[in-house]
Amino acid sequence: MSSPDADGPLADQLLSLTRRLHRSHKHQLEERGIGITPAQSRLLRTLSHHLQHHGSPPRMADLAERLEVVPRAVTTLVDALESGGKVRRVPDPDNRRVIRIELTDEGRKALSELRGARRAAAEEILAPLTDLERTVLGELLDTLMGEGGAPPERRC
Amino acid sequence: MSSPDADGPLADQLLSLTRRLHRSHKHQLEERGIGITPAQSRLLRTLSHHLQHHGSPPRMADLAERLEVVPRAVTTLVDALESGGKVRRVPDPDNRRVIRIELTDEGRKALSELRGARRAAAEEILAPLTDLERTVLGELLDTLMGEGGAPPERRC
DNA sequence: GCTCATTGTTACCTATACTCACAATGAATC
DNA sequence: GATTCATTGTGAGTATAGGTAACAATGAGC
Repeated sequence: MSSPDADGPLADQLLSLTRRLHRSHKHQLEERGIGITPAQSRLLRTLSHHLQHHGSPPRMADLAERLEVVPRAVTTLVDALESGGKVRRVPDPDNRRVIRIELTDEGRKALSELRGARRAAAEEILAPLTDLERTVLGELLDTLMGEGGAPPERRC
Repeated sequence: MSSPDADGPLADQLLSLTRRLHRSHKHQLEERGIGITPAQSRLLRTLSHHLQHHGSPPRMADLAERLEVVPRAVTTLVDALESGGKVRRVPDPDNRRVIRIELTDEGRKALSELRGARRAAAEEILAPLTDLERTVLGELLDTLMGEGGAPPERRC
């Protein structure tokens, strides 16, 4: 809460940069014929991440929290992925309100193709940076994201 | 083109961070009763920036290039800003195809209110960083943005 | 049993940005 | 001067990503 006046421009650059990253990601996904959108890609990666850390498949609500979106937004994404066969909705036997999201074989295949697309997009955007600079950037982002941020509920 | 495999996660963090920034910016604009959206805010700042560097008001095409969007996207934004009285379309006497975008008094007022909102959003997001870290981050982003990136036209 | 919180979804709305087609204009060439 | 081609902005339509509000089904506490 002290830096002079550079925060605004800094924020602008962040937004512009991410706009490029998003566009590049989208084009990579299209060019490689992977039939999913960037947001679906993010959901798939989140899903995979969850499976690695907890053994069990996540609930819709878990995904929403992790993605920092409202649960309703997850429904749409899972709808699309499920109709593409990448993911499967499985009712939870212990609590009939919850739905667990499982990764299908096709989903696993998509994930590996998708990683290439994401890396290519990242590489395209980060090209100007050396390894050291990338490391530094990574640490700064860790610091920024670590705080837990503000999940959907606002304090006002 | 060398770092091991950290580019993907790094890109993810960038995207998540910017998502937060965008949300915060939007809420700030709403809470302060400024009647514009983030994209309109960006256009206004771009407009102001252009005026400071070239004396004359920019053409639609100038704004599109600067914002890295297709010209059609600018039309929608200017429509909204013009209907809100923040901006004025003025035909160029030298070339009757072009339209110059001028800032109105109301637009100038919006700009100053808007800067507060943007700074607050940036501050909220960047809070975990020290001044030094912000400087470093700023330099890294300068490097990344400097390259000129890939304006809309793709090379494929 | 009755009330209340949780969970996901249906229905709808907004913001942003894209493509395609087009009309108006300017520039260049014959 | 007429023809052809490039530039400039916009109408029409689409897609993606997200949000709110209302609701039905379920679980939990009293």
